[in-house]
Amino acid sequence: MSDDTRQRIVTATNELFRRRGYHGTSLSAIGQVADATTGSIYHFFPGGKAELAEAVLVESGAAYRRLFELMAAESCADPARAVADFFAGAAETLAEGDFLDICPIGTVAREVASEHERLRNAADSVFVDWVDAIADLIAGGPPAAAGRDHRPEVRAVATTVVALLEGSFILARTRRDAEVLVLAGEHAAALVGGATASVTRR
Amino acid sequence: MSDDTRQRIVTATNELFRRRGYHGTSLSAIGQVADATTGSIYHFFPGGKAELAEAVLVESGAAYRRLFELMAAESCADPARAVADFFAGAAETLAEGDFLDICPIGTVAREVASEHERLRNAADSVFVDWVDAIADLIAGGPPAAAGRDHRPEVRAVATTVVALLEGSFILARTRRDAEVLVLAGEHAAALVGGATASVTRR
DNA sequence: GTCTATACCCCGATAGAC
DNA sequence: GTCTATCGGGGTATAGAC
Repeated sequence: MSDDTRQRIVTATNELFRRRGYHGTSLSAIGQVADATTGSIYHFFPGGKAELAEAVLVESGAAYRRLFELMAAESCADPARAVADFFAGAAETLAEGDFLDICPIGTVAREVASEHERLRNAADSVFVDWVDAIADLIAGGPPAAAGRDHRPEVRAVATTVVALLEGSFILARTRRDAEVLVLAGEHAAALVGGATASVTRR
Repeated sequence: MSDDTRQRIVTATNELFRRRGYHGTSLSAIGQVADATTGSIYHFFPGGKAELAEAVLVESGAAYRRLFELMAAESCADPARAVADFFAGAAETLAEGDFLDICPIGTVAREVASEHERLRNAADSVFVDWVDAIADLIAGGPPAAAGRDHRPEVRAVATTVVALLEGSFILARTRRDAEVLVLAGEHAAALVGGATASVTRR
């Protein structure tokens, strides 16, 4: 199955990026983990490593958004709690994986933003997408008209939540202590709670 | 002057780490920027790249702490404002440098935490040091007895502030927009303000 | 689509003259 | 302390058979 191979390559790259980053991950390592040869990698990604990385950012970015929305749906009508739960879930995942795996988007973004414009753009789109998801959650749904934005304060809080998530990954892994992520989640929830109140009051 | 050469090497490495990270920075690039040869690098850092990186983390970590304390002293008696100012200052620096340079500690930590235990420890020490500085600021001074800690809530807020700073660097650079950093600074200030009030009230 | 082989380059690190 | 030369290895990418 050819599509299967492509998926294995993307998945393997995602895993390796999460613990070693862009420059720390070699195509040969990807081939080994994905059980694919150099030829196969270049068959699916003629643009080489950069094109493959772009696919990983786009696809895993979308997957994380779906995960977030799924969790948000469970803690219905309480955005602050949804955010805290998401951070706590991330903390659990991190600890389970022996603090090896964190978000591949943040890692790659930090490494290559000043090198590959296309990758920077891809990472930016993912972050914007996440901010949208959180802003929707805070505001109780997407903005009225397509193309319109939520209120600036709501977007600002949502952006801060994403930044805090990414930064907490760094500290939690460096300290090998997932509690950082849990506490940050509570602080993020407090910010979201404040913004939610201000939206309702409007 | 021999000490001079050592300093040039450390400074050059710091600069390169800030925009390209650990794996993206080669010793030859360091030699070029520092105007030093391979022999000189290995003379001062017999342990090679890893030992050099450790020195960079330790020395630049201390420099950033001094910078923070300097700024905090200016906005005396208002911790929340000091934090907001620090974020704003970082935003300015980032924009001035065409969004190329962010914190080397966070970047290196993210790349090598699961690879080099010594580097992970060095990065962790820097972050702990920063958390101490912020906690001191919030509590109005270092804890009474040496070896004692501030209240857990104070440390939690200080940790979140560091995480938010690191995460905001990622988003600001990826978006090429320093406003992210400014807004995050205001949210950080709000958290600090809350913690300060609770300390005073104690 | 998948394989092997290989071109070409740059990496980190070492050796030894000066 | 600083230099040049070089080793061994691994990096990305390509070529061409199957």
